[in-house]
Amino acid sequence: MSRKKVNLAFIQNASTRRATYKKRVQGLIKKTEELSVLCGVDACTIIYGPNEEGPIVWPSSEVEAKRIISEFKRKPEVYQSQRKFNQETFLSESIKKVEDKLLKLKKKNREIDVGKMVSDILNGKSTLKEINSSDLGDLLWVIEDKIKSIEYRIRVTKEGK
Amino acid sequence: MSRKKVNLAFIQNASTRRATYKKRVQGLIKKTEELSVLCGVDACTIIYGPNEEGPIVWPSSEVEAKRIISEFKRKPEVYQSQRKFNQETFLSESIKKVEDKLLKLKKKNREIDVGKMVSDILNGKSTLKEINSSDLGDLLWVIEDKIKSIEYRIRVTKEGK
DNA sequence: GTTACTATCTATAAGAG
DNA sequence: TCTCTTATAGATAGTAA
Repeated sequence: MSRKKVNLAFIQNASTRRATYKKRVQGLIKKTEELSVLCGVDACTIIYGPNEEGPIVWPSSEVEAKRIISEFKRKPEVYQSQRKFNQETFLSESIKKVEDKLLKLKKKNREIDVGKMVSDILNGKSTLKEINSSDLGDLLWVIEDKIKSIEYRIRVTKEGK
Repeated sequence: MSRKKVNLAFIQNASTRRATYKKRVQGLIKKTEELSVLCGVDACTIIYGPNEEGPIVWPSSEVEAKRIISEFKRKPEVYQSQRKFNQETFLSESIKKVEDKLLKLKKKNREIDVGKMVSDILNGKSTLKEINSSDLGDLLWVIEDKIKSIEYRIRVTKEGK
């Protein structure tokens, strides 16, 4: 026969569970994409499979990361105002001294200004909640971009000049 | 009549689009929860609505954040091995020097070892891909945890000692 | 385990109040 | 605009090869 009403509980049988998992992941990703396209909103779903390496993510990072990062670069004033606001923040003397030094070095690299925002957050100079044009998902992509920027900078610095 | 086949494209009519949005958000969240429960996997969907303050997120952060962070604290050895692996990485001389100093200061604060991992990532000593027990979603919570840790540390440092 | 099938359940587009 | 209804498109549980 075909289809019982689903009982919303963990599926005990392992192979049944795996089969259901595969089908539903497909469905969920499709639904996510549809909502995004039909309604013109950003949507993201992340699934941490039982024995897979990394999570399944929609949208796939490549294209979407570029879109969001370019958006950030288009409105630097949001970041600027955050920065100003956070100059009130204080750090312990010794840590502050070293971080200021690091800051100066980083300022030389104008091309990584987007990554700077993330750095501020992690140095406690800003918080997620204060960055209103950002959000959890955006932050994610920016982090990846920053990593690429830093890796690039390391490579360039090492190769000469 | 009822239901046409959906044309997968941005819905031009604003009110139709809104109606569809509301229905589909509900459906998508439900599907996410079902996948999670039925198959015992972690899943997350984030929707950035057209004119809403923050994104709609499943699962709601509070409980889930705590669960994941405590999980990280239960297995510090994963982070340790990552750290060892990444000692091969090099930075430009001037940046490295300053960062080493910063690192020493930070080592004093044993209680923020989880946040340290995130810091390493942003300093280019590690990448998202190398942290296999972590993943995009986990990283998110860790970042928030780190921010709290730093804020706490700043407060404590300032109050005395 | 992986298709492929299909009966049935579920989501939801459209219409009505 | 929201809510309710209903017909139908779409998702998928169970089964078979």
